[in-house]
Amino acid sequence: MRPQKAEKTDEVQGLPRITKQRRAIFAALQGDASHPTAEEVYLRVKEELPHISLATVYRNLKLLARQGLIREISTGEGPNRYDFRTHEHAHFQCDRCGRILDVEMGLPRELTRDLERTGFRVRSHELVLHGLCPDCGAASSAD
Amino acid sequence: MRPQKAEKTDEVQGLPRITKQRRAIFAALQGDASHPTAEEVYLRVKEELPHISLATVYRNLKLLARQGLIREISTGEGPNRYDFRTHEHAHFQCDRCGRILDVEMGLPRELTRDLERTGFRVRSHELVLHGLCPDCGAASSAD
DNA sequence: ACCCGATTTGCAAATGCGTCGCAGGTGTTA
DNA sequence: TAACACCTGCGACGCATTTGCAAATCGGGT
Repeated sequence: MRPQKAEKTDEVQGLPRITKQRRAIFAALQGDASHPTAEEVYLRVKEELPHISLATVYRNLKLLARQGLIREISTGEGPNRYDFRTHEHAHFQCDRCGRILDVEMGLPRELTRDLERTGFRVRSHELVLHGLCPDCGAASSAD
Repeated sequence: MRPQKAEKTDEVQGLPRITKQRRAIFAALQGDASHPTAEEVYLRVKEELPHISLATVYRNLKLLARQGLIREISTGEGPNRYDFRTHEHAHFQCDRCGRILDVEMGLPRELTRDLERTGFRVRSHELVLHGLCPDCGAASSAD
């Protein structure tokens, strides 16, 4: 059986392969709650695969995100970040320390339902909150 | 009475002036619900001030946003966009036509209240929804 | 109206982040 | 193992935005 070919008129590329780079990048993300940037993932993976290219890291992070295996976060401030947790949740970026923290917060159904009633089709959403995280909020009070 | 000087240890710059460029940029945004990019604002303002620089447009859009006179939107896809409406509302970006539409949707109080109860201080949030807008949703059904 | 100093502008160069083209390497199926 | 599509590493490129700097401008005080 031949590998599945692109059949749609769309530019669908064939099935992704499991290369050692792709595996290493995915593995580097597992369990890492720090929401690393591509650059940070690159540095980490480099320890295992010293010859890996930054472009490869970018390509694979994008690909893994398209596959839904990881999540891509754009905060509108600095480079994109990546999250191994793919379930619905929001992100909180601290104004002071810049860290991004996961926030278990789903968008109320009724909000999107209202939208869909007016003809929209909601596929996904991205919610980023800004302010002070517990650590920095406390430090700031002390000032 | 002397003009107010920067007194804080922080790098606070003096009071913003009302230059014709700044006024024109702000004016260009008023009533424009299309969420233009800096480039688009630049082209529009250029008609009135042919010698204006793109850098000036960038600088002023950032400044106006810091002043809270306009809102900066980063969709994580392409350049930043600007919105003359500063009240709390979300944005919907259409997967097909790329347009950004305003969505009158506020984040439920209880969600942020829960967060603040765990030590966070929420200053603002940015909510971007993705999917198909009414126009494109209909077109897509026809395919 | 004129001064004066801080802010702003225009310009070009620089930066940051990410993508692309290509030649050679590698995973996967037959 | 052959074949071929997918992938990789590399450097060059692209877009969006920022920055350095000298000249222009704003706006309060005189």
